[in-house]
Amino acid sequence: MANLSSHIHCQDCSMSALCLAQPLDADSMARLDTIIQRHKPLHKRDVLTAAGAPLKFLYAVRSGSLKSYTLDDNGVEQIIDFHLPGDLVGFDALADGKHRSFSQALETTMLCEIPLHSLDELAVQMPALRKQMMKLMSTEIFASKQLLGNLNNRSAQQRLAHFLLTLSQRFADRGLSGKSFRLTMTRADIGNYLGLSVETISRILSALQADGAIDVQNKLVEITSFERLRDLAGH
Amino acid sequence: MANLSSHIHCQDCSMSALCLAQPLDADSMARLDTIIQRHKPLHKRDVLTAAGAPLKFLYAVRSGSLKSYTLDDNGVEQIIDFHLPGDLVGFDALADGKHRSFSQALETTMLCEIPLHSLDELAVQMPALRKQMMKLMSTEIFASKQLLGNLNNRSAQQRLAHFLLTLSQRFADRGLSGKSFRLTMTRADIGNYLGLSVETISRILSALQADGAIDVQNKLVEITSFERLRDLAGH
DNA sequence: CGACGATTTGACTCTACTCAATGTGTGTGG
DNA sequence: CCACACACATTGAGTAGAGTCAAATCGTCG
Repeated sequence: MANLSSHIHCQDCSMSALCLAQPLDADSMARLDTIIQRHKPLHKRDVLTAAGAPLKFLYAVRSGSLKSYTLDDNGVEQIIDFHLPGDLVGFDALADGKHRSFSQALETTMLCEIPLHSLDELAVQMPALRKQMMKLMSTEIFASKQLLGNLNNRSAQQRLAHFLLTLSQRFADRGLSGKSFRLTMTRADIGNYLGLSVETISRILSALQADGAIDVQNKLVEITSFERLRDLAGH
Repeated sequence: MANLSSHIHCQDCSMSALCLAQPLDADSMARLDTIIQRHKPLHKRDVLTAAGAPLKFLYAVRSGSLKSYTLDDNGVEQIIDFHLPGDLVGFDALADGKHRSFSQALETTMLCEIPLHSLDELAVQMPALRKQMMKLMSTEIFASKQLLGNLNNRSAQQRLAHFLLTLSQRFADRGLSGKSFRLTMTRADIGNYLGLSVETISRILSALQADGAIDVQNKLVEITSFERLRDLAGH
């Protein structure tokens, strides 16, 4: 249930600003909180959703991170998204009630679990919640189309610079450091996502460092010059 | 108003199967129809929406086609979508009530205009309509993420073959011929969308024809072997 | 009929891929 | 706690596919 003492409530959650709860007043937020359940922590490589499985819950990432991916006809993984704290996982599944993608934890990850039928009931009564769901979906639509355009006509360096800036911005939006953060995904994951080879990712991270835009220590990235990085991203 | 004699009603519209009206019973559809207005026909190159402009309507394409695009910092066009009959235009704008992209007619195009505030009111009363909106948005989210993956790691030939197959499928879904259709966009548009140069598009169309997969006559495409085309698309 | 935009084709270049070898970190079992 | 194994990452060399630049042809709309 929602009220175990170990459960963090929406009211106290640092991610509520980006989550469904964002526009809700105290009373509404309390009602949303009652339907939200905590989910036991995922460990690295644990699979949260599998393509084809019925959609019962939306998940909100409280801490940690996940990747979403599909498997093509040849069983090859194609990463379509990374999820950070505050993100909702499962919107692409609302269409037909089945998950369309797999999602897997990249590290130890804590989630809130939102039963879909209860959410739907609440949404009827709370226009602000309905609006927020629309808004989050709409944002996601635009973001992925934008990404599509941004990646399509850009060089490897521009893509990776853009990726780092986007990550940085997302961390900053979440109240975390946008200047220095950990890449919880592997170089191969990044390459898969950006349509580049592992070697290219590695080479370009080195090049960006040589250029004085970033500082890389394995998984740790520090952006030493946003200006330089933005230049290289072509924006 | 909705009831001008020249207005085609949802009840009679051949596109209703893909539109908002899809899951509605006769009574609900009639109510939806009352809020929908026709829009005067767009001519080729007419701009329907401009990025930054307030979102007042969703549009449903009744006939013709449009492209959606953003302009980057350098004023360069980046096409993010093509809209065919039955498609809704404007979902990416729901987030903040402003259009995020431009959309321009590729040929003479007829539209239904759906006032947003009325739609919102109706959605409160009609769960099926609400569900359908969610479903359409969810489908769009998945489609663009899928596209992203499909384009990212694929050769020019695979991209173009995939593009043609997707178009074909969309025409077929709309009760039009999936075997033979007109490309209403220019080669440059296709290239922009797929992240390829005009020359590459041209060369590959020729190559696909030489391969016996398609037959191209300027804007007219006939798929002569779906099997071959699917092979070349890598699916 | 003429002009302009769109498309096709050719020659050359360059970016990012593949293949290959080596270095680094992590985590597991003894 | 240490050592080994395996996954992850880096770097180098050579290659191929798509881009750019250039020129010719085709189509369409005044």
